[in-house]
Amino acid sequence: MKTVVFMGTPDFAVDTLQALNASEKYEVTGVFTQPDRPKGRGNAVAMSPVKETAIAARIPVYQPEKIRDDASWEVLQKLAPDFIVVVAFGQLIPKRILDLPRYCCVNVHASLLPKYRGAAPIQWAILDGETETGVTTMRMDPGLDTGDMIRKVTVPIGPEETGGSLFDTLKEKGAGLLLETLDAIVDGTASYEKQPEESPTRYASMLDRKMGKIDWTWPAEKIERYVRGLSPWPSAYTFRNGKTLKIWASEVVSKEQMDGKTILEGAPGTIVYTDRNCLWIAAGDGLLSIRELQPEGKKRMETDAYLRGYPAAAGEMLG
RNA sequence: CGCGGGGUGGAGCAGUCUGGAAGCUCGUCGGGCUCAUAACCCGAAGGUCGAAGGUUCAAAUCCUUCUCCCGCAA
Repeated sequence: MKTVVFMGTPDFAVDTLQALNASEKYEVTGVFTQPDRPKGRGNAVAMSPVKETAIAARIPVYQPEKIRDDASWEVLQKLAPDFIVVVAFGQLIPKRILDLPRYCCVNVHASLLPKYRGAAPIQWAILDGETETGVTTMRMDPGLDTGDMIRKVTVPIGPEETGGSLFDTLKEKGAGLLLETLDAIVDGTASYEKQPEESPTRYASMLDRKMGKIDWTWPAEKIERYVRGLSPWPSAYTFRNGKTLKIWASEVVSKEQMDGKTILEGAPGTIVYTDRNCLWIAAGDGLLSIRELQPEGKKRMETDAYLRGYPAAAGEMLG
């Protein structure tokens, strides 16, 4: 039985924590997660998904503001774990902690490193139009997602893939991959592959709400990727009559679909065609058909339902 | 007590301010027209207006309380 200290915060990390906890070979002796913060409507204080899981599994939870403080250091020394497993923890781990475990600190990262180092690798892979991505485990070093790679698993990105669906796939893959990785390290069969200095992609920065604002001058293909990649959060949106309108699903309009229809000429953002169940918007290049959307304060709905209560006419401009 | 929108036949909305017969656009079912139709015409079914209490001759509408959903901000 090897002891493991787990560090993680969001939903993505929960699967891995549970897999470790259910394992016969590893015992999770402590969990570090971000402090409880006011969240959501009413600003109720919410605990992280990892904390909830840890409590349910009766594992001691530590929530330091700064993992580099001395209190954390003392706790970790006392726990003296064989491994520290870090999954989307949200704080940088200082060198002295990296060197603390008997084996090493292992990180699960949701991309095919060295691509998409950073906070939001899953969504950026979709936004960039990648056809595949994956999960990589690595032996952590002081850099940001720059440690030596141990194992990888690749998954395809399908045409209907959303940030949410890919997130779910990768968190499951990550859990299995981590167990394999620890096993390999323990029995000495693990291989460590150095990462190149430079990532072939730009840094996968944290997502924020603002980046979901649709720029209609973008090509239709790019807007469609943003709609998918930013679903369910932060979501792509535009404005209609001064109110936000979230776009949940869209489709690039093909030549065949346009056959025989009268399409209005219009600047990007203009409704160029609509009938009882479709709504086509001019993009910088090409047209985008809205399939599912959500007016401010309402639930998300399909376009035909939307049009019954919110009539639209060609010529109107969104944004 | 962070700010705000909303819960009306199966769907999406109007009606609430200025109480007094439950409406619109669709869907469903039946019939018609048509070579044909997702088109058009005629007809029908389907709603305790989120819940409870109160005011009133009379409440979807006014007053309390509760509950569920959602947007923003964090």
